[in-house]
Order: sequence, then structure tokens, then C-alpha cells
Amino acid sequence: MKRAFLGEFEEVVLLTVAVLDEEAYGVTITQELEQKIGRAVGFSTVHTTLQRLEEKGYLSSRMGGATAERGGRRKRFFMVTATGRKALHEVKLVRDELWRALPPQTLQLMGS
Amino acid sequence: MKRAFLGEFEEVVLLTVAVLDEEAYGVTITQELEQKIGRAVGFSTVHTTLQRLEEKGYLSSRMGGATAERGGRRKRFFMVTATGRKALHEVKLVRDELWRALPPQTLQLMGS
DNA sequence: TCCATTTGATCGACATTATCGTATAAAATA
DNA sequence: TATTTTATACGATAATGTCGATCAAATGGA
Repeated sequence: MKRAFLGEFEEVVLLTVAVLDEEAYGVTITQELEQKIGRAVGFSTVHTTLQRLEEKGYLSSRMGGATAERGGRRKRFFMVTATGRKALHEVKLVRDELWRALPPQTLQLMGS
Repeated sequence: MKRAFLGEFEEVVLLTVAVLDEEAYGVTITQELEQKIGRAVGFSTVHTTLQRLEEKGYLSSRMGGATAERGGRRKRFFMVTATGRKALHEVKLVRDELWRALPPQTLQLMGS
């Protein structure tokens, strides 16, 4: 494939990282995501996607330091890059454009 | 996978069918799609996706009759089903919600 | 010190989607 | 009925989506 663009799940994960801002790492991302999309997803699913998004340059990450919590491995925090923001913006523009072009009666049937 | 939801490309194809309303078949869908998303896609790509969307119940189709045109095979027209409309609506709600939750400074960086 | 517990990240594998290139079908017309 | 035109169907491969299982690091006690 030549594409290497944003997949459907990749997009919501990227958005979720953006929403969490400074507090985005595996666990919080998974929780917020589940809450927003209304279904459960495995940690590994999210991690895999985060890794791919980083490879594509849409995310960057850094390891966090020790905290006051009980214990546990260090967190890897994620941040959306400028490229990532651009990609999000672009797909939104395309969809908004399509939604605007929908026939009125179709919109009505969806009650939105 | 248990999911079988709307993929990213499937979503724009479904939206395009909705936009074209009565005139949605392979060729017109491909053209409209290319125009909206700003890149070329093969007919076969679109056809494959249409078929999957129909299998999932998001689209229904019927064969068109003869026309006054030069010649050529009959067209298969597509229509979005109620289920399809619902799916479109739902993914939109999720994304809109996420966009609303973005921190202001992130939005600002995107200039939207 | 060192081990159990806690919290997260990483690996490997497989299912589903995205995408092409090529082949095939059907309609009109010469 | 052969040819041209317009479209759909098929087969194959790469990218994404999704898990289950494993590994890593930090901390509090024994």
C-alpha cells in the first residue's frame, strides 16, 4: 500500500492523546478512549497503535520519572506533533465537507 | 477480530454514497470521492469497499436499466441503509465529542 | 537485601481493511 | 457478430485493528 495515512482507530487514539494533553500515557489513554467510544479495548491494542503513530511521526514520546505512587514501571508519555495536528485537521476538513454536502432529507433521517 | 465496524475509507465511501443520493454507482462515487479527498483511488478499490459495506448491511444496491448513452454494462446503484446512517451518525458523535474536549491551545495551533 | 506486588510497556500473532492490477461482463453500434 | 465503451468482479498483497502473553521497573516489607 502507498497510503500510510490515519486509520480509523489511529485517529481516535491521536485525538485522545491531544485531549489528555500532559497526562497522556498508556493507561490514561486507554481509559479516556473507552469512555469516549463506549467500548472496551485492550492495553496492547492501544500501545500498538501508539507505537505506529509514533513511527509515522504523528506522536512523540518521553519516559516519565518516578512518582509518589505505590510502585510500577515508569510511564511513557505521548504528545501530538505538529504533523499529527495537521493530519487530524485535514481529515476533519474532508469529513466536514462531506457532511455539509449531504442532502437535507438524509440529515433529517439521522436526527442530528 | 470481533469488531467489524467502519474503517476509515469505508466511512468516506459511505458518506459519498449518501451525498450522491440517487446517482451513486461505481464511477460517480469514485469521481466524487477523489474530488473530496483530493487524491486518486482505483475503481477496484472503491468497488471492493462498496461490496464490504453491503455485506455489513450499511448499503443496499440495485441494478439500473438501459440508458441513452453510448453503450456499456448496466450500473449498480447504491443506497445507504438505515443501519448505515446510524453508523455514520455514531462515529460522528464520538469524534465531535473528542474535538470538543481538545484543550484550547491545541485548537489554536491548528487554526481551525 | 531480596522478594512479592503493583503498574506499565513490549512482543508475536492473526483478523480485517485498504489498495491494485487484471480479467470479465454486458450493452450499443457499425 | 466483432468492436468499442462502460462497468463490475476477482485475486493478491500491504497496512491497520486487536489480543493474549511476556517482560520490565519501581516500591514496600519480610
